[in-house]
Amino acid sequence: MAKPRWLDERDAHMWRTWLRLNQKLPSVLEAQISRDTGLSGADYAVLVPLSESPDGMLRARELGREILWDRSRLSHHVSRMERRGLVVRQECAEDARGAMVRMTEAGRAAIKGAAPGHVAATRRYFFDLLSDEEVDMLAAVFDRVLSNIERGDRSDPRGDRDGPIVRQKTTR
Amino acid sequence: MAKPRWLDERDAHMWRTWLRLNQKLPSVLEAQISRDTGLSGADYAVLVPLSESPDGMLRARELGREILWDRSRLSHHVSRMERRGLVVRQECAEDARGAMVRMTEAGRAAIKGAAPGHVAATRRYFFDLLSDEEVDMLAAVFDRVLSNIERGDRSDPRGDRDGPIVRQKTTR
DNA sequence: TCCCACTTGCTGACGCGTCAACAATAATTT
DNA sequence: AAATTATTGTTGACGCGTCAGCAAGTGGGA
Repeated sequence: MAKPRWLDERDAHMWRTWLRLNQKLPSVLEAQISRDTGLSGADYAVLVPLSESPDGMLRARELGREILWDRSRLSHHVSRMERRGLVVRQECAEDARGAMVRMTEAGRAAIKGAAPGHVAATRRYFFDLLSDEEVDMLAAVFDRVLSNIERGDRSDPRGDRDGPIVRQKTTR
Repeated sequence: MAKPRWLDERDAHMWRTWLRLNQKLPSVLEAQISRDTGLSGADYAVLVPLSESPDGMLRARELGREILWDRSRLSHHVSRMERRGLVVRQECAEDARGAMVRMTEAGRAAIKGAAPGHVAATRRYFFDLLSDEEVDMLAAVFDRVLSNIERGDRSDPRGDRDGPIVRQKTTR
């Protein structure tokens, strides 16, 4: 309330840099994956949790929670990936509503081929430029900011409930 | 080349947090703007540089460079905003190809109404959680990472040339 | 058992962002 | 000056993400 109306110069500069970085870094990394492997960033995001789980298989709900996608988005994207032979759907044993998403051999091969290059790019564009202390500090800061959002937050969580990014009804 | 194939646990944790944060923070902030003012994040992004420039007017090219949008996206979005009466197009004096984007009174009123709440949210979700030293350090790190991208980068710059995020030709 | 509320996943419609192609103009070369 | 090349902005098609609505299933309580 009593806070100054604007950010001071220092904060403002940092904020602008952060905004730019958040546009560019993901886009550079995604371009790299896509160029080298034909996977999109979204494909990659989906395949990672699958590749880390026992049978390359996860319940849709679980997978969605993992990558912070809502059910609808995941369903649409899985359909597309299914057409390309990267994953398959199969029914869930314990819960007849459920759907399991399983990665195919092709899917596993794709992520296996993509991961090393992606990790290397991550280093090249990020970790190689940071000292150990800086990494520690970023981790601390990000954890703090993120958990603050995830706690007090009744407004977008995306994780599970479909609580929804309000977007304007825009056009006439 | 000789680098380990994967990130160590510490780096990996930090990286995941960063990814989550980059999804959630923007979405929380955008939800706030939208809820309180009916502007989308994109609207806000467009209006900010306009509001900072002499006559609330900027050449399209300039504006696009500012917010890192390509010409097409900007053109489309300006059309939508024009329909809603937030901005108008007018022709450019010095360059007959050019188009000037000028914010209307309604546009100015909108951004004026939106800014304080947005700044407050920015504090609440970000700056209030950081010490001064942390802000300085983030600024240093982000500047370094960003300028590294913007230098060596012949792959997506987005800023001007339409060098483009390769995306997969996906479906069927 | 029968409700009733909740969860899970899918779908269609629609807005947004990207891409390729184009027209108009400007800048550069010859 | 004429020809060539580059830049600027717009457009239409199309893929992706969101939303609202639906069908099917689950679980708890009366």
